[in-house]
Amino acid sequence: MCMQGQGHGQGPAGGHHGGCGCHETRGEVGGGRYENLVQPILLLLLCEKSAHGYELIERMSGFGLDFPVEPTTVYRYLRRFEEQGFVTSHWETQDAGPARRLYEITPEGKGYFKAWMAVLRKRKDLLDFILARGEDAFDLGK
Amino acid sequence: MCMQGQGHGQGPAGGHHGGCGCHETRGEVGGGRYENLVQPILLLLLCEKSAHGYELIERMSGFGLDFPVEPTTVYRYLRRFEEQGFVTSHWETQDAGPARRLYEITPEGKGYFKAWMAVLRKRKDLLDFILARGEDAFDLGK
DNA sequence: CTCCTATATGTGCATAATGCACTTATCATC
DNA sequence: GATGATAAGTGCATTATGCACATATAGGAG
Repeated sequence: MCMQGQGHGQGPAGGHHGGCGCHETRGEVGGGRYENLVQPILLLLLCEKSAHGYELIERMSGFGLDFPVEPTTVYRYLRRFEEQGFVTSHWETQDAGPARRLYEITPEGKGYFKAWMAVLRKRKDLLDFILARGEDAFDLGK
Repeated sequence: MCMQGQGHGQGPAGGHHGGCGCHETRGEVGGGRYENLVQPILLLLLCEKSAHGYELIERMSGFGLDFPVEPTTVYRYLRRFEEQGFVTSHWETQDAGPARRLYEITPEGKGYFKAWMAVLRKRKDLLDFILARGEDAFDLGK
């Protein structure tokens, strides 16, 4: 099941704005992107279990994300992680199908993921703060 | 007008990761950026109260953000918002000091902010999911 | 055998968000 | 008249990511 073209829900995103000289990616509020979340997601998946790129893409697709996972981005980060020593890889050819590169996370990679978790916690706190304040703004004003 | 040109804490951000051929912005995990949060924050602040750019920068600085607010980014978005009809502006010259552009949010701008809030809620849910799963990964494995 | 599809991995270019270095201008004060 | 805070901007660089394509293997349909 190729995830390539499945229409990522989205649609015109309910409340669209007025006369718009849109700058957002593909005209969606929020830009319709992972906001620098691909890295930590990949590290998480690799912490859970060693895997090759294609499998990671499939596992990511099950995350309940509302836009498709770009294979390009995944393969790109895997190679970068290897350069940085966060993963190691070796080719697997025994099984049927084209050769695949099996990635395993290293202790450094786990440390890096831990650092990412701290960042994500902060980011979540900021989001909570904005969301709470945003709801206040709508209760009062409007 | 409040000012306190407080120097946003910052520091060199201690924790650095292993042997690294860093690609992250300024070498920080997470990239040390707002992850597309500048727009909703500005909209929120403008929902709360009309203001000029410089004041918005100061108000943003009080958000507990761990990296400084770029004036460039703020002014840029304000102008873009105006192009898109999310805010209106007019010059204020009566007060002392250089002329300032007073921005007010429009109904379209409020609708846009509402759409952003929905995006942020999803983003927060995803973060919660990743964080929970990440903690599991560390409980079990490691 | 040939074409189609799924599995796998990749390259190259484009765009959007943002950082960073500088510039301009007003006014108050030393 | 230099300095510093207030205000608003320009121009270029970097980073993350999207998107269009390119390649290769293997199994099945015809």
